[in-house]
Amino acid sequence: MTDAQTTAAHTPEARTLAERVFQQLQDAIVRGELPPGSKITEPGLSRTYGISRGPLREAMRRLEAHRLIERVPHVGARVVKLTIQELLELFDVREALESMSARIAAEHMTAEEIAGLREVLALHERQSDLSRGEAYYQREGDLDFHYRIVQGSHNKMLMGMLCDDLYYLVRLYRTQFSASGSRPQRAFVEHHRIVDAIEAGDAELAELLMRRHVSASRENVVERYAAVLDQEQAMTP
Amino acid sequence: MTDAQTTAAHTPEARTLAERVFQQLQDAIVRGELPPGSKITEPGLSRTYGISRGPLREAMRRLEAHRLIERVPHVGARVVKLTIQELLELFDVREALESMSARIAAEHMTAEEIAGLREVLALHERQSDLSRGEAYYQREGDLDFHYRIVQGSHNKMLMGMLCDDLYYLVRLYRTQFSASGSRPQRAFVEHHRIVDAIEAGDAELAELLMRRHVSASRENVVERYAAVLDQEQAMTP
DNA sequence: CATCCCTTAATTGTCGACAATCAACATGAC
DNA sequence: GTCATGTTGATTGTCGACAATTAAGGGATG
Repeated sequence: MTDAQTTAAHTPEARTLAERVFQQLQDAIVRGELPPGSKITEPGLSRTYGISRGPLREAMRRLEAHRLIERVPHVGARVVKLTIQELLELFDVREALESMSARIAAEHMTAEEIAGLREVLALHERQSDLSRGEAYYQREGDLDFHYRIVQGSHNKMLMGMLCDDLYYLVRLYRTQFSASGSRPQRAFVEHHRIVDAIEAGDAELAELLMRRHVSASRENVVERYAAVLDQEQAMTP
Repeated sequence: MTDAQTTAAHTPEARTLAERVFQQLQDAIVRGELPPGSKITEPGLSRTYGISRGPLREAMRRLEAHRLIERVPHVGARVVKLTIQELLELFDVREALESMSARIAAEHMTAEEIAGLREVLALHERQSDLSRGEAYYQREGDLDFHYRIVQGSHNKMLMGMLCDDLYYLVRLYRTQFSASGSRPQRAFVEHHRIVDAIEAGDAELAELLMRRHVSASRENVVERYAAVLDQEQAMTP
């Protein structure tokens, strides 16, 4: 219920069946209800959602465009299963696009938008005080933070690429690798410094800090993955 | 016929009707046969291409995902009409993604790929000698150059975004603004220096040079646009 | 004469059915 | 026993028809 409300509030336009089922499927995939690598069959979804195959194929085509499922002609579709390599590729793209976003945001962000950004940071601080170990909301808020900076760039193409495509993949990765929050404090001060640079109108600095921020997050993923790999090798030699 | 052969050679996979008509429509839009802003009606295309509306809708949905057409529910679809602002946004995204591509390419490109890149440059040099003023092939080759560098990054996500989406928009812009080649010599030496940096394995330099290269191209667009604007204002005061 | 409403035509959204293709299984030959 | 091959079942691709929504035009009214 809350999910439907959230998505509906997020995208008020659900005028067509294909649109609705697309959002439902997107949510189901990102939340892990449809496991990565599982096969998506049209008659099956047609029955479960109670709609015809026409709008469903349209929804699946959109999911494919957003890189959430992979289709093979005459064979079928599967939920995307991110490998560690593709995950690192995703971080490279994020580093490029988000550092550019930060740069433009430092030049074009309005005072109200900066105030809203500060509010988000304050909210994080309160939550981080309340639940020290529970970093889930922190991570959700992390996306909020990045989301707002991209919006601050006022570049619709950047917004489309990051908010409509990549951020869903990031969320999918977090459920897939069950990667709850790590390095929360460090990321937190990095966020603050980025906002400082944006508020000061220092485009170059904002770009550099955002680049480092995403890069550090990437390195953190590499370390965690290496640790998991070692552990698995130790258990089954 | 030759078109079908060309597209088939470029993408050997045209196994389904929707795939074929998608490529045909993509070509028609990029080449300007379907003018920007013109309305795309499903029954019309269904008649002209002699297929049903089912695969056609699928092809149109793919075109929408590639940002070549814009759809409004219950209203219809129109060929995208790039404004100068959206064009500049496109250049910002290119600057971010292609500089990242050059950086990764400098680290991961193989010797064969670098040799192929040098070959492309040599081909440009010959063509530039033959047809001094005719810069059309130069511009086509320009995309070839950038295309190969993205491939050299071996980052599938980057390749997908740049080669499958943005480069078609770039080609569309060139036909839409009838922007034949400009600043050919300067772009040429910039290409050479980028390859030098890649061959030397200097990732940072390759990134910087590519960033400047795209940025200079963007500034060139701004100047040309301002000139056109002045001319129009002078003619109809 | 301008404005509002209603009618109408066309287009889009949705549905069910048929044909083409593929994966799996069973069967048979070496 | 293993590999090749034919058959079967299901899924995907394609098609035509019906319902819902929209945009446009005409007519009545202030």
